[in-house]
Amino acid sequence: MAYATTRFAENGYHPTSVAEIVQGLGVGKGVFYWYFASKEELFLEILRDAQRQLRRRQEAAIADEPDPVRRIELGIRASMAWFDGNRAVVKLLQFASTEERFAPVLRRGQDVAVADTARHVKEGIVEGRIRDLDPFVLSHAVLGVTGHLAREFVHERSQSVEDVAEVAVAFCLEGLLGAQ
Amino acid sequence: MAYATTRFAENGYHPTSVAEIVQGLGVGKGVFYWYFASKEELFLEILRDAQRQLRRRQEAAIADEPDPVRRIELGIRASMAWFDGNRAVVKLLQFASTEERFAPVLRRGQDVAVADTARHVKEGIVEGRIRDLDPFVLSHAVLGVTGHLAREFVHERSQSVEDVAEVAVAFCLEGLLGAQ
DNA sequence: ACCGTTCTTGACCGCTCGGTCAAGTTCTTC
DNA sequence: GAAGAACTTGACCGAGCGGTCAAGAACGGT
Repeated sequence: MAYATTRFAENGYHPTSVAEIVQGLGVGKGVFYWYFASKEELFLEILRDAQRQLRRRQEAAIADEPDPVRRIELGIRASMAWFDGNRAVVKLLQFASTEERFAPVLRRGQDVAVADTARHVKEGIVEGRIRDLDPFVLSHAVLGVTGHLAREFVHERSQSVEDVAEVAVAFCLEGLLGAQ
Repeated sequence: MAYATTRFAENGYHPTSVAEIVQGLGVGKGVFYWYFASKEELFLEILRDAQRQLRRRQEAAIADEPDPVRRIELGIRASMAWFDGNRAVVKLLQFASTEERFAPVLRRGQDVAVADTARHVKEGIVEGRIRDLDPFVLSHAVLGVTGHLAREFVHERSQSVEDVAEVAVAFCLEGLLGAQ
């Protein structure tokens, strides 16, 4: 499954054939169809696995931090770190969102992640520390920044995760203009 | 080309065959290969066209606004409006970034857009109105927010472009915490 | 009226794909 | 050590792909 993930990420899902995967693994085609119902099912499995991993990582990072704003920050940093260590999977997640067939699975996972962040945002609003805008839109904004910066600077330009995470946190919390 | 764009967006690039496109258009296959060298070339043409369109729209919106911060805001609103009117193309741009073959074309267009935004950000920093962080990272952050919110709320949830643009601008300029 | 260029057709080609399956091998259990 | 379950193989299949091309229609200049 790890090998298939890298092949899919390098070549694209459709251009990568089952034959190519099993050949690279040095096994017969039959063994593939013994463990997976189809090529599509394998891909869905990879997707679900990735979402579980990311979620666990985020939860572990946030642990029992009481400050909601700090929880958001820790979530951003944890996501960025996971994106850094799973470049191939990130590419697959991005591709999956462009195919009608895979979008539903993706959507479910994303909704969970957003709901988590939105909870912290709501708390922040109640405490009067976050401006009173739609928490779901704000959560998605945070998600958008984190994902895009990770892809652009950590993956494409190999910049340090910590540096990029630092700017991402600064941008999400205080925007371009800064707060003082 | 418009028809091919919607087919690619609905079905995905690879699953959509040339036969399907020409049949939907009610023409023979030969006429396709008279105007385009290959399926790939058609796709690249769509990509380049989209980037040109978006750029023109942004430039028109910014026109000769003197305030750099306001230029950024106008750029966000213009992008959001274009994303709203070109859902299919947006999906294609997103797909293209996951295929090694199309990434270079995309990259060039994005770099131009980012360089534009970065210019305004730099001006803002010089004027002391934008915090002193890497202008390129900040520009990408803005781009990430705008794209993600457009896809999520304008495309998927059919919310009003103006409302989403409003929050996007607020988030980009002042972040979650707000500045006062 | 004629001819060369431009444009259009769809049957056709070679190839590769996802998936099947009869056959064989290895592991587990008693 | 026999028997059956679990696993593995790769040749094979029908389907569909991107792309070609001989044939001809439409058009424009003279």
